[in-house]
Formats: sequence, C-alpha cells, structure tokens
Amino acid sequence: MSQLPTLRQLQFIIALAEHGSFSRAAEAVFVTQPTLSAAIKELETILGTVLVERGARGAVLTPAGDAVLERARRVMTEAEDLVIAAQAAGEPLAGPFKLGVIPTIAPFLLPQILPALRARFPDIELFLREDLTDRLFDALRERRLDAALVALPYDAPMIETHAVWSDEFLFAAPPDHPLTRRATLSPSDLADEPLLLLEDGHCLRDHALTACSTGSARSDFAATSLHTLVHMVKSGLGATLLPRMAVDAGLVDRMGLEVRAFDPPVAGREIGVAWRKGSARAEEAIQLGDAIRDILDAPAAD
Amino acid sequence: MSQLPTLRQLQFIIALAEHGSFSRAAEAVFVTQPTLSAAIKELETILGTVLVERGARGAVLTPAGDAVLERARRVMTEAEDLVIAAQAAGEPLAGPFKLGVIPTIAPFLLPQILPALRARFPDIELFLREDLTDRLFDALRERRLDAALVALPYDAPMIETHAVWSDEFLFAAPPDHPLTRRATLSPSDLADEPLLLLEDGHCLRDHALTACSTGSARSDFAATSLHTLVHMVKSGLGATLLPRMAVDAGLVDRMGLEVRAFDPPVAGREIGVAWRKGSARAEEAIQLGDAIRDILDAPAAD
DNA sequence: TCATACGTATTGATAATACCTATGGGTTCG
DNA sequence: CGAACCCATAGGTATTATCAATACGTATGA
Repeated sequence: MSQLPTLRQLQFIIALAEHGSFSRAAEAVFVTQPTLSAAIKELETILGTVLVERGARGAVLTPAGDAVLERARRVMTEAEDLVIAAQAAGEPLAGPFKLGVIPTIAPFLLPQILPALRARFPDIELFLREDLTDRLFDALRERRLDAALVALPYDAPMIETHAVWSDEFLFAAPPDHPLTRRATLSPSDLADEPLLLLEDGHCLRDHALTACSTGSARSDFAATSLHTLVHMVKSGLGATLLPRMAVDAGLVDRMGLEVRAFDPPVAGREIGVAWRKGSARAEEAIQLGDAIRDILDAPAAD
Repeated sequence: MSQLPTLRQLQFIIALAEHGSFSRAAEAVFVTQPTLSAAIKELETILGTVLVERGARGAVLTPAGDAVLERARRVMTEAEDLVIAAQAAGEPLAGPFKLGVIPTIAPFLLPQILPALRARFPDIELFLREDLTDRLFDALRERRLDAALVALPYDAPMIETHAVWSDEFLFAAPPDHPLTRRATLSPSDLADEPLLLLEDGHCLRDHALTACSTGSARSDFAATSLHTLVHMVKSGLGATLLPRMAVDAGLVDRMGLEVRAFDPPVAGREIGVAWRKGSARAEEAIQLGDAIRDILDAPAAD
C-alpha cells in the first residue's frame, strides 16, 4: 500500500485552502511558514500530484487540490468524531451536550425531568435549544446539535431516531361544545369538526390531523403556541387536540375547558430522540432517551 | 480542540483488534511489539479512555475500543480514498482500473471500443469483469470494482450513474412472423405477442418489458445469453427485442432472422457508467463514459 | 511447586522527523 | 527602483518514533 498522508498534513492543506496563502495559513495553525511549506510539499510528494499553484499573490489549489481538500475535510471531521465518540464511550453524557427540543414538548417536559436528569448525569452540561423539527434536524445534520427531542413519525434523511414514550392526544373544547357530552369519544367523531390547530411548521399540527384521519383544520385561524391555542379554544374559536403531556403539566388549569380522553385505541404521537446518522453521540442520545423514559415512568412526585 | 490521534495509531489499533495480540499485531504492521504497545497507550491517553483489556492470553477491545475501531476503519478507508482520488485527479485513467460490464453489453461493445480506449488512455490497465447488474453494484459498494457499464434506469442505493448513450431496441423474429410484414412497427404492436427474453436477473429482460409496456414475456422459456436467445428465436419459439448494439456487432448475421426497427419514438435502454457514491474514482468513471461516447460517435471503421 | 511458554510493560540508546530561525530569490506596486 | 509581500531553502535543535534487550505477569503442565 502506498504511503498515507498525515492528519497534520491534511489539516495544513485545509488551512491553506481557507487562507489562500502559506504564511497566513501557517499562522492559523500555529506553525511557521517554512514548516507548512515543507509539509505541503511532502503531501504533494506522497500523493504524487501538485496540489497548489504558488504565485506571488498567494496560493491557489489546483483541481487535484480541490479534490483532496474535500476529502481531507471529511477525514478530519471523521477523526474528530472518533475522538468525541471515544470520550463519550468512556464517560457517557458528561460535558457539554447540545439538545434540541420542539416547542410542543419543551415547556411541559423539561421542568419535569431536568432535575432528575441532572441528578442522574451530574457531569452533564445541557445546552437547550427550542425550535421546529425541521430546523432542529438541520442543526443535527450540521453538527450544531448532539440530539433532539421530537415527535415521531417524522421522515427525514440522515436522521435516526429512538422512541422514548407515547404521548396521548386529548380532546379539548369549551364546556358548551356538543362533543363534550358524548359518553365515548373516538378520533373519527371529529370528522365534521374543523379543528383549531397550531400554525404550519409545527409537527403537532400534522400529527393531530393524522390522528383523526378524516378531520380537517380550520384554515382561517392557527395558533403560534399551545398556550395561545388554549386561549383561542376558550374564546370559542373551535375545539382542538392537546398532548396529554401538556395537559398534565397544567396547560389548561383554571381555564374552564373541557378535556376528554379518547377511547382505546387512543390516538397520539410518539416522542423520541433523534440524532444525525453516524453521529459520535448516537449512543448517548439513546441513553438520554432511555433515561427520560425512566424518569417519566417513575412515580412522579406531583 | 483536543488533540487528534495519528493515522498510524488508528492503523495500529485496527491491527490489534484483528490479531488479538500486541505482538502479532505489531508483526502485521512491521513494527516491534514495544512500539505498538507505546502507540496504543498514547492513543488511550489522547482519547482519555482505556481501549484495550490486556490479558495474559492477549488483548481484547473494551466497548469503547470497539466504538473507536469502527470509526478508525472509516477514517482509514477515507484516507486511502483520498490518496487514490488525488492520484486519479493528477493522472486520470492511468494504472489499474477495474471495470464491470453486464453480459448484454460486454461481448458487443468491448471489442469495438477497447482498442480506441487503450489508445486514448495508454497508461490504463483495464481489469474487466462480466456479471449481472446486481452483482456488479455489490462489487462497486464493496470497492472490488471502480466502475461498471450497465443499462439504465436501475434503482440502487449508494450508486451514482452517468448516461453514456442510448441503445435502441430492435424487433427480431423468424421471417414468417406476421409482424415482419407490417409497414410500421411500434412497441404497442407487441401487446399480444408473448416475447422470448433472457432469464430473470438480466436487466435487459426488464427493460424490454418496460419498452413495450403492454407486452408480456413467455414464461415457459427464457434464454441465458443473447446468442442463445437468437437461436431460440430462429427455431420458432417466439419473437424478441434485441439491443441495436448487439445487432450492429453481428449478433444475427447469417441467422436468417428478420430484424425491424421501431418507428419513432424509438424504444430502448440507456447505457451508462455507474460507481459507488463517494468513490475516489467517480470523476474517472465519468471521463471513461464520455470517452466511450466519443468513440461510439466517431465514424466507426466498420 | 516450579519450570516453561506466551503475553505485555519498561528501559535506554538511536534514528527519524518536525519545527524553528535566518536567509535568498522571486513578484507586485507605489 | 526600492518596499512589501510571498514562497523556497538551509542548517540547527528539540521532539518523537522506533528498536533491542530485558523485566515482569499469568496461565499450563510435569
């Protein structure tokens, strides 16, 4: 097998491509210009190809250099991932951990589980970010997040998930709503009931519509948060579906709304953790999800 | 950023995992046992984790070691790919190049283009392999092939393709066949004509059936090669579709078969090059395809 | 219980190399 | 034409990689 380049050399050519000059690139990687110059030259020797056009106004990559650059970036990030994965395997869920949570979960779940989570993983430094699923997944793909708590199912490339627990949907309406007087309630009863839902982009909207497959949403009004939503329901704009988690967290307390569970089989959404496929912290994401499940299953002190 | 391991160290731990002993692994990578021992120890220091359980009967990876091993393998192959890609970019289509070709292309195309191909790329050492599309794609994915000449469309994960040229289908039948007396011929005329085709697994079979969307195949007989096929047609077992490429190459010469082209829009299959997504030789595969197209477009000396 | 075989760890010397400073020889620009 | 900038080269030094020799630990069998 032919000789391999050094990670250092790859790091150097990446810096060179980014700074367009041997001297500035050298500065960026904290070596002198001759050092970087020699390293690049040896890299070219190893690869048997000229990678850089040296000019008086700096350095430009040749086409071959561009091809190498792209792959060098890949190799470097893979190597960095290896380090992270090793450290994570040695001491899971310690140190900084960037977790995204969707807005229909965060305000109701986090207060409930964060203390227990910190107790179980005392060395963790949780950085939380609340956003829509799409944007969280983008952040996962770009490595700006380590994991995300989202509602499933949600089709997304490059993303893997692990189910944590099921969040039942509850029917919520003003007290004078006809459906609140029914003895039993199934999702199909909502067929003729235009539902008031969150605005587009919230996965809860789509999951609610899926739950009552024949139902439809009011197209004239939509809420921007669950708190807004219950206020709009209260003022008679329509009925809605709420995740039990939010109701348990007191979303409708003292609102004077009727809340009814559906008869089995209950409709709902699945909550799960998600991570970038191949992420160095996939194993930790799963562990985190399992820990959250444990915490939720444990007799809550409410 | 924390310190990165060396490719050498990754190579060492891969060898250690494969041989299960420091001494044998050291032998395999041509260093002494203390060298490898020190390298592994430093790798463990860098990663902050114990990767190997040292025992009296050898060494076993810890779970963290397994996690590292998997990623180390990825980093190493990516690095090797980088070398190959760089060499390929510097001197394209030189040196060994492993090309797969499907059986319905190989015998008719290769004799025609190989001389010109060698003239255009004098430094190439072509290794050819003839097999069914599925098996060629497997070989691409496992890096046993650099590229493959196949018929498109053909859905396959991890495979990318580049169209080279269109290969028209021709209708072939014994001279007494009713359809040979038609003034015009379109694929839909084959609706009631059970076609004699290659056996299952050959993409030509599926492409031919797609071409005459209403047609069907004889289920009682199937041929194992185009040569067999024309003999079976000759003996009256049915009509068939043949790629023009095969006919031009003399497949039916002196067979006494009627061969008719379809009226426009002609039906056919697309021939293209395929390679593993991310392959270091993707660019070369495209170049090869373009070169083949040029050769076929050039006024053939036949 | 002890010798043996088969492991890995340690040590001290040496060769390889990574890196720096100093300098030279090109461009480009005012 | 000199100043400023840029890359290549040379020579010296500190670091590191590697080796041979050896110590040490643990099974195994007489």
